[in-house]
Amino acid sequence: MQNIRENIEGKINLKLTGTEFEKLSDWFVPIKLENKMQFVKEGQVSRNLYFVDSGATHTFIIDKKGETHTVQFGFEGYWVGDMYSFFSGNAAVFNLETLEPTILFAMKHVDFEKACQQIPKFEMFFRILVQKGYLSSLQRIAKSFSEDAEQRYLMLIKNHPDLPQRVPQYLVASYLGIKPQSLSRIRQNLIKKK
Amino acid sequence: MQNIRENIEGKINLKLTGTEFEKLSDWFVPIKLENKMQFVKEGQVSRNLYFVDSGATHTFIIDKKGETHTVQFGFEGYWVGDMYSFFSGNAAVFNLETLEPTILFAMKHVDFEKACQQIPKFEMFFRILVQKGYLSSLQRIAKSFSEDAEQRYLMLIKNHPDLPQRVPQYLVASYLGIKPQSLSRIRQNLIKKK
DNA sequence: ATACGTTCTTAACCTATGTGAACGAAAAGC
DNA sequence: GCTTTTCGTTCACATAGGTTAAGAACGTAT
Repeated sequence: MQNIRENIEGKINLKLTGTEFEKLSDWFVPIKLENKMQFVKEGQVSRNLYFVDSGATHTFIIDKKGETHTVQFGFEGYWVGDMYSFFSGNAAVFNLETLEPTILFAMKHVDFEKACQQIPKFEMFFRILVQKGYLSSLQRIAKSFSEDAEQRYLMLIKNHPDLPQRVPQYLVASYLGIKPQSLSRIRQNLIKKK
Repeated sequence: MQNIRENIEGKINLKLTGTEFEKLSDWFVPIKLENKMQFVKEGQVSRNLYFVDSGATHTFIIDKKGETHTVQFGFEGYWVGDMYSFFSGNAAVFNLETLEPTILFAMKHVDFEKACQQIPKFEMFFRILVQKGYLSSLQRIAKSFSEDAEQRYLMLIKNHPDLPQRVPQYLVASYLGIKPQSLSRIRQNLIKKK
């Protein structure tokens, strides 16, 4: 829970009082998951919000051809889940799965509503979180059109140097929007260039 | 202003009271713009939120090679602006420009804060708006990886049948992430297929 | 140790889109 | 009206990434 506290305080640049933190603690339930456990399924309602305390997750869709496309990875300190299902109560659009043994903290939507009402700082925090996520996804669209896969790969490992060690290469490829073979070729080219 | 009222009420499935609507009216300022007027510039702060009352806009970035990439179009009933700059007060990341003579309603950030505090329905409305935008941008990323430009084009004009009449083709191409020549070729192929 | 499945690599070939250039048509300016 | 840009089309060629297939490397279970 300490990680959540620091995460929230860091984003809003304000400290939570002891009372506020105690309340929040009641609404977060720890969940321990093994590797490769799916905890949100497309088509099923998931009214939970998750905080990744340790481990790693990915959010993905499966297209008509049966191919997986990674929408985002989630590591320690990330907030993940299917926001659409969480807020609307409709079926989820995305799948979420662990990539390592992972500890999550889950918050139910009803408790989220309480948290927003009783702790304005939490609502503020969450608004900022969604806005940042929105912005970064818009920028990702723009980048995916103006940069080739090699540049996107270099940028990705620059921002997440530990990613290649933690995530299988075919998932990195699915995040970049290319096939595993192509990523392998790109990596080969990069070695030759040096 | 009637358009704004209907837009808000439609999204939250609740009616605004007369008092609520009067307050909101005070915070929205109409702006009349000619064609090709830029009203948000990358690098400059823009603490405004805009409602497109009539006309059309596009949100775009210009990459290192000097090429334009359309992030979204905005028609009647759309809410546009650089959300990042609006909320954070930092420099805008995007550019916004009219594609037709356009009437906007602008709301300043300070008034937005008042509106959220005084009219909970407005805050609710806006939260839903941002969440839906976020979701659809995530789905757009996934689609851009699983579908080719022809399919994306067909889907786009299916959702916006009037788009080809209102928007120059090179901007449609910049939205699809391809060059104008490629869109021209794709359109030619579609005609031949029939 | 062996066998099996999974991931990664390599290579030959294919396809969608990019590039550059030329041309005509439409729009904008004078 | 004419001239000048801007926009859309077409073509020949270039290239990034997809496809298919084979094998190597690695981990895990037996």
